Amino acid sequence: MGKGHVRLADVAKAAGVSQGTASNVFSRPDVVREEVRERVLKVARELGYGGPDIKGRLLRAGRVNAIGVAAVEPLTYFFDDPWARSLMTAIGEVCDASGTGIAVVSAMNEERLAWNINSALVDGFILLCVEGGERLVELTRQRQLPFIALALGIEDETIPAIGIDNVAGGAAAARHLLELGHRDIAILSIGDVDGLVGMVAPERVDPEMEATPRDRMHGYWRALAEYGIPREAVPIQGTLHDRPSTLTAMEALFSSANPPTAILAMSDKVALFAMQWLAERGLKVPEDVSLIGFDGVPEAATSLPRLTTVAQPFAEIARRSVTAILENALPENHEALDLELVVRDSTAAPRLP
Amino acid sequence: MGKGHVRLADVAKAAGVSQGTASNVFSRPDVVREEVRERVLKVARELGYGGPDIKGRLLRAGRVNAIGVAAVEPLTYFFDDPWARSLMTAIGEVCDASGTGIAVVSAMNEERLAWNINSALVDGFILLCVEGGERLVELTRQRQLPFIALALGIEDETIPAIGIDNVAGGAAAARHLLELGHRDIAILSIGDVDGLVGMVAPERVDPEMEATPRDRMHGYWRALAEYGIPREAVPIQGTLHDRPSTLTAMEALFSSANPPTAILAMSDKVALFAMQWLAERGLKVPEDVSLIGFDGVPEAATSLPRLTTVAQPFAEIARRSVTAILENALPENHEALDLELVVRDSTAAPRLP
DNA sequence: TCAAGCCTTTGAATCGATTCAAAATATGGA
DNA sequence: TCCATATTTTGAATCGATTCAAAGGCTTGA
Repeated sequence: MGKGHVRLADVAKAAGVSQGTASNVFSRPDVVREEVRERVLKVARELGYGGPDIKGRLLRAGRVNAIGVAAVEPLTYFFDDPWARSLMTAIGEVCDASGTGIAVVSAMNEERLAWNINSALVDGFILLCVEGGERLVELTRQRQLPFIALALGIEDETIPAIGIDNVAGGAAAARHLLELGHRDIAILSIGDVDGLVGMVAPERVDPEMEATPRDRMHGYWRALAEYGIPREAVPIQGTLHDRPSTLTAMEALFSSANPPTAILAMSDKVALFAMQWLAERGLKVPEDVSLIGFDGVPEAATSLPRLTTVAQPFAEIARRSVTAILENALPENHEALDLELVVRDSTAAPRLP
Repeated sequence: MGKGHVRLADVAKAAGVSQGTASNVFSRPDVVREEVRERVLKVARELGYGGPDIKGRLLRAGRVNAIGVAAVEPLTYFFDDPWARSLMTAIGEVCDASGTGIAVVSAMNEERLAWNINSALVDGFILLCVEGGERLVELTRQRQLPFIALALGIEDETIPAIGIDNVAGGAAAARHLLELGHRDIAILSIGDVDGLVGMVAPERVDPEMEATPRDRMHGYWRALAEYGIPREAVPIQGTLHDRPSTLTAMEALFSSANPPTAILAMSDKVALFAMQWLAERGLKVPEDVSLIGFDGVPEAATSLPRLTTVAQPFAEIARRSVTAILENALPENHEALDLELVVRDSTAAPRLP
């Protein structure tokens, strides 16, 4: 920096070769005669040339070799939230294999959103948490780079998206508890909406809830119906997907006349908070209360007891989205992947009454 | 894509204005007469022009508005490892505030290392885990961008670095246990070296251990010496900073003739694995065994019991490194920040014999 | 009517590389 | 020695924008 930055042209001139040859020395060394190559490299070293500047190359090549992952969340979300992290880890694995870089992009504040999306140097975008992120999608589309949304329940069929079958997953979770013999089951829902904390009446689910929790709910209900349990008989406690609201919800659930013997949590995050609350209250999992999560984040495998959950195929999701972007082969229509029930130690038959 | 990509020049021609004016329409709209601006925008829309391409702008401006974080680890490390995540979260917070993007760079395989460092589109680098990453430092230096290493114990004083006072931190941890009355203390060390698993003799520490664990060890020893306990009296079990080796180490520690009443773990990660092992073995923390970690990762605050630890000033580290890079104001010499003892529920006085 | 001053627009240079057809040089065979 | 072929090197075009001195228009006041 500072004074005269050395560029390829300077090296070429100093070494007495054409710029084309100088370029080849760095990007296709095999094509240059050894003697010349050595000389150019020597001159480059003397001049303090640090190799071809990526910006120049980029302009020509057009390819960055990096993908952007954007979410309507602060940057910290990517390193904090268990679901995001599971996904990022999976994406990281795929990118590592292909030598692709990752740039994380926050689309948090409306004002800087456009700038952030437009100035990210990437070959394409993976969009997390698209519900409520219409503007994010719109901007990304404007940028005219390949992108793929990770979340179904987007109305617009023209948006390339990969999602999971939340209804089937919810049903699998509920069925598991029902097969174990539970009949007093409560639901811990998740969402962003302030109005949906505390007890939630079933008829508010469809109009007010976001797609993901709504679908999971319908999955739960479907399995419950198979066992003759009407949705009205199953209390729903809404949380904001964070610790305080989950603890409040648990408090409410267990201070009622007949507390549940099993809990359907809509995410592992919430389930693990619930597990902590139960432990602090001296209630044993799974002896006193069975608990099943959703997502299949790594923490669920190392909690004590280890959490039974419905796992997302993170690796598959990552593989598909990254290759879709890298090869610009976006799925024609929405794809929904299957979830897998992972039975661990947090669920068991209820105590005999 | 596909056919003819629309560029600014096309829009300019179609709208019948010069390229300079067209450029101004997008980057400095206020300087263009409204009538012309509207016309150009309309034409741009009709042609499907998606706004100025970042690559062209970049070449001219030279600034990317993003910083790279590199580690000699796979990409997954950034989203997986508690320490890395704590740091990334802190870095994310700072970057969010200034609208800076983050690109994560893996310097895992020697072969692709150079490429990854050279092709990352960033204004500077933060290097994690620099021990053993001399090559990473060398390459980054070659790239001639500002960079800062996060780890002390680098010999080369010309490398800008921010670190923490591991000796003082270790001493604080050990002193805490000693003040509670513990005298049978064991150490769980961390490292990459296969040779340092299982029981480690004190005289092997200096020649064989990396700087960070070595310094922490010396901190422990210093405090122990203050209480008249010679280093030979304190068993050291080496781990590879992962689950299996930690469990093996715990097994060894507690199958000995007189098991420790307290454990000094060199990281929270290892401490939490140890905590799980103790829980599975039915040993109560802190009643049967006291446990203190190192680092101050968020998980330490939510474990059951919550882990006493020596916390790194992640926010401060992040703030300093990001501003150093963004303002190209690198520290003249190595800085060492202080750690803070955070007493929580995993440490207590030993049972009376 | 003219000069001064302000606001817009132009056109060419620039950023730092890669690419490729064509030219120059080297190698080999007859 | 000469021609055909293979290997290197050259030089100019290109990628897609931004920048800025200079030119052009328009308004205003004398």
